[in-house]
Amino acid sequence: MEWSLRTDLPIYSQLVEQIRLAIVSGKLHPGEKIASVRDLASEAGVNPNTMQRALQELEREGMVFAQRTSGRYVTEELQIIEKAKVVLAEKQVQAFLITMQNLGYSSEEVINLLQSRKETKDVNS
Amino acid sequence: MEWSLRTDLPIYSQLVEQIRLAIVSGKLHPGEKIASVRDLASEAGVNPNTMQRALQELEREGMVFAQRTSGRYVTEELQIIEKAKVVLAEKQVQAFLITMQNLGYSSEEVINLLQSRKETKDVNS
Amino acid sequence: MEWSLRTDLPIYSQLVEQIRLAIVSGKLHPGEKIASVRDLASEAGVNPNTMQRALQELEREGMVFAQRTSGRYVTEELQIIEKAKVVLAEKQVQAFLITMQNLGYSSEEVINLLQSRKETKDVNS
Amino acid sequence: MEWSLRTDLPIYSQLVEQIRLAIVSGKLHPGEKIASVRDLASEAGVNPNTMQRALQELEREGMVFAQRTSGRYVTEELQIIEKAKVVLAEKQVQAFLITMQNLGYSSEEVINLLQSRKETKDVNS
DNA sequence: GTGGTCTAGACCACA
DNA sequence: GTGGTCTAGACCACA
Repeated sequence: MEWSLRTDLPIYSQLVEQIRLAIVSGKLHPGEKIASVRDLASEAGVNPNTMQRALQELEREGMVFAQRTSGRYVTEELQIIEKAKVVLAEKQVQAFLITMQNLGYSSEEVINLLQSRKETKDVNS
Repeated sequence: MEWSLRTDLPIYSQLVEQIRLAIVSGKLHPGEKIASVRDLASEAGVNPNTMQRALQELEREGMVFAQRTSGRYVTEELQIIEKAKVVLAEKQVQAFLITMQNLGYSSEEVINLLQSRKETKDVNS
Repeated sequence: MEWSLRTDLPIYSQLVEQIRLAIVSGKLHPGEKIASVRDLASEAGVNPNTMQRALQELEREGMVFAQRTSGRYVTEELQIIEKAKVVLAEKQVQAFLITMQNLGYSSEEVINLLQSRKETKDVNS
Repeated sequence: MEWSLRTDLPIYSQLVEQIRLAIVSGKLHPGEKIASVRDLASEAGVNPNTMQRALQELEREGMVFAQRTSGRYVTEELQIIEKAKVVLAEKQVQAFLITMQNLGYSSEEVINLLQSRKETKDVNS
């Protein structure tokens, strides 16, 4: 996995977000084994405790589950993943619209922009 | 200004990006004086050399200009700011669509999502 | 508060249990301010991080809430406390019956025991 | 044997209590040989002197007896065990009722709770 | 002072 | 080796 950490949010919550994204976008598959806490932590360049906290939060959400000695796995309950996907998409839309409004674009202008962009692409393809 | 630095991109280019966004979104006004390199650097928690480099890049773009003795100022040429805004918006749209596609949403679905969201909001307001 | 820690369960979960009991049994009142993490930790003889973890769990349950700089408080939502009370009572009953069964008493015998005990007391009072 | 020690009571008396419980609940059988003081102490994570003191107390009660060279054994006098069982059960009931009263349940409510619980179980089985 | 976050490092049970 | 727990100690923002 590739990790990107920012300075303005708690690390553990960014880890949660990124692992969740990996699951929701299918980079980690349902039932797939996840690397060990220690490995993930060294990969992301954070303390194992911080990674542990992120994974426990994901467990609480039902996105992953731990098996005592063998490691952690992505959930196999697809409806949990699907629901997380919808929530995440909603958040992305929200954040995008706020950014665009800061740039001076109304919702309507944003939609027009996407629409015209799509049409250009449709014609070209 | 609030700064948010990520681990996966060169710092100086992120500084450029964020100052540009501040100008384009109107948080820094045309003709407004910009804080000193030293102050900006300490605020952002980066090396003054890195901040210096970012400001020089912005000067090259015409977004800011330096006056020998009194410091740096946001450009007063509105068409430069306007053009940067369009470029930035385009980048945001691009990034947003890629993220949404990773979540499994086609351009059309994204547009529909925005559309229905807007309508809900219109009705409520 | 008086703390009693056992060797056979994680400390943090015992802390959760004991604070919950204090709230549910009315030793800590709705809306009452709770001692600081550091004070509670030193009182209980545990590391502040362990106490912090317990309090965050209680926050997640809605039993307490934190106010950024002023401290933590017992929830004022009585129905949360009431519900926790029912759950706790149920657990106590469960544990009690198991203990008694280990001593060879059936549910019926336990009830008879309590019944006759109550009658004796009623007569004496 | 599994040991659980608390911080708020003398260790030796907790050891007495737990060994007595093991005998009374049949986990240790009449006439059965008991592990050595040294082994029991290391298992429970206590000082051998403390375990020794616990076993001497149990000897005084007649729950166990020592044979010069071969070690200690659980008593074979069943009436001693039976009597200890009654005393222990009485203590459990007492403690349970106090806990429940702290939760706001009267003796009568407790009995009703157990009664309804039993009926539910009877119906389901 | 307060809650919150993070790191470093240790120890544990489980299989 | 794996997840889980705990401690010691540091630093941060907030007011």
